Amino acid sequence: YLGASLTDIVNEAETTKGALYFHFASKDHLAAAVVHEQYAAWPALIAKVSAEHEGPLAQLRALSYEVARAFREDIVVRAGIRLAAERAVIGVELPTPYVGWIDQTTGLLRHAQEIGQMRPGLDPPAVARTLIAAFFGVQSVSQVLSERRDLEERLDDLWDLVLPALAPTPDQPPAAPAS
Amino acid sequence: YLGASLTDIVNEAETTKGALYFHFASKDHLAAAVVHEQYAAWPALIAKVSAEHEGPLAQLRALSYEVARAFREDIVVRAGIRLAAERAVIGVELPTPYVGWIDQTTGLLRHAQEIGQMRPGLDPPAVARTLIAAFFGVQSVSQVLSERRDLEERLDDLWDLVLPALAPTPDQPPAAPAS
Amino acid sequence: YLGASLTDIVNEAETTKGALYFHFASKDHLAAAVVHEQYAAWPALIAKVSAEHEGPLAQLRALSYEVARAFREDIVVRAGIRLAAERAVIGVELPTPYVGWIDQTTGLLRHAQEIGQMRPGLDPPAVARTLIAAFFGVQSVSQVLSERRDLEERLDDLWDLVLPALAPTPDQPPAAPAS
Amino acid sequence: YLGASLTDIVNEAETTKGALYFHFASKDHLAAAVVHEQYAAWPALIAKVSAEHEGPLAQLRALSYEVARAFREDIVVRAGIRLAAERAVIGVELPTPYVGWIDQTTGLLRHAQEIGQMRPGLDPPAVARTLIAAFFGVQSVSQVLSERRDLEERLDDLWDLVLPALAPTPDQPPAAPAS
DNA sequence: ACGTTCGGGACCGCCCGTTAAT
DNA sequence: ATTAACGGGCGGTCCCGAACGT
Repeated sequence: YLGASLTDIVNEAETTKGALYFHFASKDHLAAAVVHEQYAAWPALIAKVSAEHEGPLAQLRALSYEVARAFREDIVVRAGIRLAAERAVIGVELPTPYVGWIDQTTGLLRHAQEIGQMRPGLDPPAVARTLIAAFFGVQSVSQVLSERRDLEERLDDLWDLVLPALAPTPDQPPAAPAS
Repeated sequence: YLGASLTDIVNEAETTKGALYFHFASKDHLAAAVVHEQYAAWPALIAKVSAEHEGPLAQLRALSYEVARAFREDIVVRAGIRLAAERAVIGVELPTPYVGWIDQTTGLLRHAQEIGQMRPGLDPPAVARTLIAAFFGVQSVSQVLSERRDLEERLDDLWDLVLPALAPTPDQPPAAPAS
Repeated sequence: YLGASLTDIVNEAETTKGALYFHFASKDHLAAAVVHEQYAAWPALIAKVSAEHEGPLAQLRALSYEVARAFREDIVVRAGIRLAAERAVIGVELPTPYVGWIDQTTGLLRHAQEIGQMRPGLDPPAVARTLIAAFFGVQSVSQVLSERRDLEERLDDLWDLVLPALAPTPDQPPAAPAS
Repeated sequence: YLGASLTDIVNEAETTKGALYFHFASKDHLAAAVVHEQYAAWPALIAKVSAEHEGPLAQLRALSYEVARAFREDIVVRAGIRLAAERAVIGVELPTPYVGWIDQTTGLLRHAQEIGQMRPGLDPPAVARTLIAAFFGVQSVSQVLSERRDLEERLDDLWDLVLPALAPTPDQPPAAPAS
């Protein structure tokens, strides 16, 4: 946000400040519009993944790869991420990051627990927060170290580590307390 | 970096731009000095944790809480993180983030594997990358949602989820407590 | 003129720039239209005062109060005054201020002299110029110090000072020194 | 103020915006500095006139010509007048115009009344306000109609009209009412 | 005929990171 | 280490048309 001047933007977009000023009241509002457009794309992607995959954990996993692809390839999403990182200096209200994904994940985890795909001792909201945080961390590290080229492989690593921790062990009675 | 003008900085520091330019060649170099000062603090902290805790996994875990505290309370560290996030616009070489921590963690995990504290099937570098990514993700989410006030609790959640996944317990009751 | 942007104007007038530009060729022409509308109102006011008051000096005095009221209350007149003050930056011909009033006043003073209401030794054009200047000065000072609230009282002061100086005092030695 | 851009100003002054910004915090403050410099010049001029002329009325008259000369020739004074006219759009406190001159004139008129140079029936503050208003009106009209070239002659006209109105008539008892 | 939407650049006041002189 | 100055470029907004309905 701070690094991109309006002059840069209008040159890149091959338009003029007058035109931009007609559509957006300020640089802040332009940024907000980008962020909101990014958010608007997620429901469709979630629906698509729900339709194509069976079971909450499989959906969650598939969703992570879809989102990762968007992070790497969708220019609006990439812009939205960078703008969200500068929320503090953007003078308009922006949706709080993470919370939507945490809620979505919590729902899927609850469902998984109900149908016995997840250990009963785990707390869905806590696990959801951790998973979302881990996902964004993986994404961020991959971005810095390889411009997200290895993002899918790093997601493989993440799920390899985490999925066993979620699974109910067969020899364990499902009602066993967690701690 | 971009959001803090030199005028702001010298006002806050109660100096003058002339004085600042006497000590630092440019704004870039000032930023680099801050980042390097941050990095210089880690070896001492690592040594302290190594002395106080037995076993690689316990050290790793303790280290995460120490670093978390520094992230929240040490003003130089906090500045360093924010500056590192703007590496791209800072015109001097800055150390690559994450890799030092990944290497450090890889070493500890290898040691853990050697002494039988970690499942042999796991790949230490891959797990290290994932753990570091997860740690930074947790830190980042906590920063946005609670200004890092709940960082320790979120680390608890992380370790609760991950430690069982590392443990080598063929004969192990999965209900074993994480801490 | 310079302080009022077209955006302000069309917002206040609840119209659009396009509509404004349909009726006026430019901002200059809009300003000129306002100024001319102001000027158009004076003849009717002069006629009214002439009909209601007997004698040139009484008419002059009455006229000053009528004009003062318009200066304070008539929004077109107020706009016209302010625009006239920015004549230099308005790119179209605007009528020269003051001269109409000076001519009008000169005529009344000549009449007053003819019928013996004004001292023969006074020069009507010179007195007219001075009176008009004094009137505008009083108006201007009143505007700054009280937003024209005390304009009538300041006009009282003006006429109290000036009327005796115009009157032909038979019992007063004409040799009274001017300087 | 509004008509003169900072770019114009620095070009005319053959300096740069950086230099200007170093000395003045904003365009407002630059304008304020000009106005204050103008005000600072008056005491010396008043002292000079007081020294060179005997009697309050003579001093007042002489002062008017000195000020008139400054209005026409002193570039700081001319700028100050124009800036004072745009006080409303200048975002810093500016001294209220006129009041200093009204006070100064009131003092001189009181003195004149005490030594019998002015009719006792006149109210010094009221006359002072009227005189100052008339002076500024004369100045303003002269500015518009002749760029102040005829200002001295118009002041002659003003004093010719007004001085007789101030003078005590010899055949009139000093205690006679004013009207 | 009348009005709107959309766009065009120039340029505004401000302030940036930086250098020269002392 | 300070004061003074530099000049370019920032986000924003200006006045103004052209294209496009009603």
